[in-house]
Amino acid sequence: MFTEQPPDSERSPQARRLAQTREAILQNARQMIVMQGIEGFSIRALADSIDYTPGALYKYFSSKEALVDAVRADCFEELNNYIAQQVLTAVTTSDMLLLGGLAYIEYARQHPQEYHLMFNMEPSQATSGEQRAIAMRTLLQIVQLGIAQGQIVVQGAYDAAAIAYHCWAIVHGMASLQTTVLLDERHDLPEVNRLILQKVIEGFTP
Amino acid sequence: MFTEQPPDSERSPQARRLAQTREAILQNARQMIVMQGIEGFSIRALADSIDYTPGALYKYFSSKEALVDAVRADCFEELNNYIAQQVLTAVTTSDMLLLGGLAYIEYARQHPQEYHLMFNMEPSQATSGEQRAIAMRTLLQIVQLGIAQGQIVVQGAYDAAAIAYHCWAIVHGMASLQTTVLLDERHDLPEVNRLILQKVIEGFTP
DNA sequence: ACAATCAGTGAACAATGTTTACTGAGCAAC
DNA sequence: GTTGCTCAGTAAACATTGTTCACTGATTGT
Repeated sequence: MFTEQPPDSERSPQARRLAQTREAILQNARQMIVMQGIEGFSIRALADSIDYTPGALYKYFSSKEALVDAVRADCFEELNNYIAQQVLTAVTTSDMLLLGGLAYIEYARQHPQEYHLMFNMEPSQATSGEQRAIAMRTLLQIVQLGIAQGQIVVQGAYDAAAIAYHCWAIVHGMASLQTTVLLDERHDLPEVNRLILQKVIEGFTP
Repeated sequence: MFTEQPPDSERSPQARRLAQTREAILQNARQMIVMQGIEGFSIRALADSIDYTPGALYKYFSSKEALVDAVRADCFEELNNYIAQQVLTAVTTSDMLLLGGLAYIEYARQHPQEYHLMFNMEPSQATSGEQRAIAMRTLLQIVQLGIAQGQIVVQGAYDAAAIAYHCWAIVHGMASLQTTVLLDERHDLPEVNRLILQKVIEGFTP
């Protein structure tokens, strides 16, 4: 699950070099994906941009998919950090959901290619499914906290899981539409997003 | 925009044969995409399955992308018909939105690969953007109709456009999560979907 | 100094999308 | 019925992809 590694200072110089070029490969890969999209991303072009031979990359990643997975994992970490950072500034659970959701949308707006990489790929791949499950669990915990504190009220089948699902769906939907359909149709999209998310949250707060 | 063609009976035999093989190509292409996903779809495999040479397909479609676009257009038409069929059974605008939304979700559930093809591809392509715009306009018209009839109430910035956007976002979000994340985690997803969509609709009905 | 490890090379391989010169069956015109 | 032409389909090539593998030479531990 986790690739446990000794801290940088405890590694031999060559191991550090290795890790460094691995990082450089990942960084350039991400940059290329951001610039020209995942669809046109090529191992050979990446090798060129790093001044390596295509085959050399296979000393670091077992396949193109493994490389892309690594980039994706980086993006997920970045997104999770960005959301967590916003959520931590909130005091009420409603604000956690609001700020977290808006952070999600804002990240998608600022990083459309990364968002595409994380959420719009072929159904059924192992790696990112796990990370999304983690995000879902965190979201669920916030909702359950809100319920425990009486800030969120459940009504029948509209329980904690349904509320969490509702929140994720609306946020994901707005983020997705934003990056695909309404690229820049209306200028006040952020305010509308906030308004809608607030309306959703009002639906389960007294 | 539209490729105007004479009805089948008015065409010469060879033209009919042409159109028929074109249709056969499209049909097989879609079947292959459904079975093995867009990512693994290959012109050569398609040619094999139809007992043609790869080059022959270029007499019918100028490129692989053009072929895929044609399949996508077929899917959009199918989806639009499916939704329209459901919407027509509704009397109130609320029910139009509810049934239309559920139809959208149900289509995504039954045709995950087609849905992926229509909505999860690289941002910015001409063809499907247009069709999505049409869908958005239809949705907007329903909302405006509801407002005119007093079945839907607007409050401030939560106007017709915002409501339509809200509906689309929640429906798209649920459909998308359904095909990627929650593949079959909970069995009562359809009921939860209906519940959530009803809650959203309640948010702008008196 | 020596041997060994191993990061990186270069060439090859298979599979992809696409182009192009060609061929031969079917159709219109005489 | 013969002729000639159009054009659907072919075969082979090309460029570009991901991936493999025998090799090599600098780095490294002994």
